[in-house]
Amino acid sequence: MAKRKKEEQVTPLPVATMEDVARKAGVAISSVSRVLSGHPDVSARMAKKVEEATRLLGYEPDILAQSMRSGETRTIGFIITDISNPLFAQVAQSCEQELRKMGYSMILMNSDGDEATEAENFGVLRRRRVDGIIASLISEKSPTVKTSLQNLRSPLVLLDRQISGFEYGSVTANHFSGLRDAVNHLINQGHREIAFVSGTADVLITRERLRGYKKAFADNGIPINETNIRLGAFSDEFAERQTYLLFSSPSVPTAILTGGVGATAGAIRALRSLNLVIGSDVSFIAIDEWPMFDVVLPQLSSVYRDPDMIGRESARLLLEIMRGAKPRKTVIETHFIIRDSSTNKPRTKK
Amino acid sequence: MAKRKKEEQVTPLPVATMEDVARKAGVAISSVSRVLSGHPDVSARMAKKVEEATRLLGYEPDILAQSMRSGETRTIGFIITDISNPLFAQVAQSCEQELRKMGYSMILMNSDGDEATEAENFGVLRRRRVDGIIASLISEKSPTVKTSLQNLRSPLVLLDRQISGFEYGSVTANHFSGLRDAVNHLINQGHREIAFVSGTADVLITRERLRGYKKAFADNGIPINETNIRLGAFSDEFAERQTYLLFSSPSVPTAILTGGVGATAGAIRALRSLNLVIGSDVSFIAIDEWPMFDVVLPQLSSVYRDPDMIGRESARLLLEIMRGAKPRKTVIETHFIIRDSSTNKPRTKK
DNA sequence: GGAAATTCTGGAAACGTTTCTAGAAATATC
DNA sequence: GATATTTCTAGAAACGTTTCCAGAATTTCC
Repeated sequence: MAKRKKEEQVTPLPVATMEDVARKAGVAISSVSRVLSGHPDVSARMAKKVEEATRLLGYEPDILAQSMRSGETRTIGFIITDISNPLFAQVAQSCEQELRKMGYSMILMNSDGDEATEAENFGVLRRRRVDGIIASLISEKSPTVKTSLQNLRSPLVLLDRQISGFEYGSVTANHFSGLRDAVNHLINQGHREIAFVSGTADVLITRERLRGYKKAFADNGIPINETNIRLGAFSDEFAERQTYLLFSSPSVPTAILTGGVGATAGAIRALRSLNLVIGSDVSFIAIDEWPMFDVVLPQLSSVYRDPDMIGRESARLLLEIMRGAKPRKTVIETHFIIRDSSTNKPRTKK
Repeated sequence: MAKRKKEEQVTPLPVATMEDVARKAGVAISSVSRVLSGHPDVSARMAKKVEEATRLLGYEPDILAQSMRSGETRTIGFIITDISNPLFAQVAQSCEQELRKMGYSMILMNSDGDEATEAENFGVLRRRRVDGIIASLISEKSPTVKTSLQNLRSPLVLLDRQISGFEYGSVTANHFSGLRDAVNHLINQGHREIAFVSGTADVLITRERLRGYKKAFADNGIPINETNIRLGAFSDEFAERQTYLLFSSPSVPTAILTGGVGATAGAIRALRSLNLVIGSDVSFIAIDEWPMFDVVLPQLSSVYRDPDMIGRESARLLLEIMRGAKPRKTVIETHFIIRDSSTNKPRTKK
């Protein structure tokens, strides 16, 4: 530490610019540009001179200057409520991977569940002139979101949202069929009082889940007990509270569906605190899985959607629109997967 | 759908530039710039004219052009093996939040565990002239990483890594003390054969864990059975395989420590497949938690580190260095937390 | 071997800012 | 009211590219 040598500390080379290359090669800047961008009007001799100088100086083009001139930043904005939600982390991962393959970089922005922050994020991306945006909006009803989308200056892909008056591509999971199948399964097992705890109805995904839930009841000619439906927030706190209330009330449901990662965790906690055993006292179906989902016991039945596919598709769709294609709506299938948590018959009230 | 009106489709306003504002206000471009950037040499009359024009045209500064001129992009690169690792997702979330507060945007790049990709990511960030980089390197030994760091052009903060010959800030969790405490606890419970499954020793975090592991044995004067140590990869596959091998061998360990989220999941799977019950057949301590960690039963003892603090600290440290401070090494404390999975006495071989 | 066609190259403008310099306008001084 | 001082404003250069245009160099043709 005391004797650290000077040479050990590497100083970065001074940055070479196109002008330096031109000077070194003894040619004009424009010629350098033509060689490097693969323009056809270039002689072999010129190409060699420029490549030599480029190599010697370790020249690298400045993406900023390129963007400035071309108007393309090769940057995509990714707006999300909270990347620490493991499902969205997976979506972001495969999305970034796909974008990177195509030469784009991803700017990640969390909205932290705050509408003002979300609006500000849209603003920053606009001022940064990103080439496109992929977003999971907090709410479709928010007054700020309309303004944000109105002032947008680049193509947009929405995840699991629907909002009228704007042009956008969308990637949506088919939660309708997933929920319908899941509830059908529960009804067939003999369940009638089926709790459904999920996030706000201000977003498409919740409404679709609800629609699936209701469809299954209707198909079976069974009336719905509306008190079993608890829609409000995607947080684990909300789900824990609502589950607790539901299962400590006189008319205890015999099964529960939880919408989203947080809801699932919250519900599990509430049931444990009530000493209700999943898979025997209560049937349980989780909507959405997360990495290491299988380490939870009993193995939870689920309505599954492939996060990698969602990420990949949203990237591809956005690039497609950026190239001039008409925005379209992609639907990702969901799959109801039966595991141990929902194979029990309904248990009568204790 | 057939009758969608034209007016419903909002067309974005044509982008106003500073020149437009200047023209509208009847002043020079430089005056506009001075007003907007809060330069003191501005008369009240001028300020009013410019602000009026700005408002009328809905002018917003172009961050690209600002960066071009100032040399600052207000962009930070975040390089990580894989954001779908829930722990890193949390780190990224709080890091982004902190950077955003200070007016910076975060470019997220996954290396996908591939050294060539990692090098390319560094290259992209360099060409994008990011103001700083936060990175979790795949390996300290990789030949490509030296080149990447050598060619760096901006301050760097490394997460849980140590590499000589370069200037960088670092945020490191004190895994040494965490592991030492955990192993001490196991030894006090009577364990002697303690498996340790974790990622490659090519990174500081693994070496520190190992050091803590060995220290506890040394402090207790107990020899180490080296076959219990399985270091190789952070993947769940690696951990599952190694755990399986360890616990199906003649000399079965009585406890296991798993380094990282993937390792924990893999080990749980292997133990289940061998019908070994965690918390009775085998004591279990997980290193690192993930969101919803508590829904796993039995509740797992853990060596915990606060991912939010790691993210926040790395952002702050980087900004500090960018402002000219000398790079320093921050250490985040870890906490050994006792839960149900490690309170049993060692069970003799069946 | 000279004119016409073709191929290649250099200069300059442009992208949208910030900042430097010089000079104009306003105010103060006598 | 003319000069000295201060305050404010306009113009231009610069950041690092790409691309248009014109002209130079080369080749083709008779």
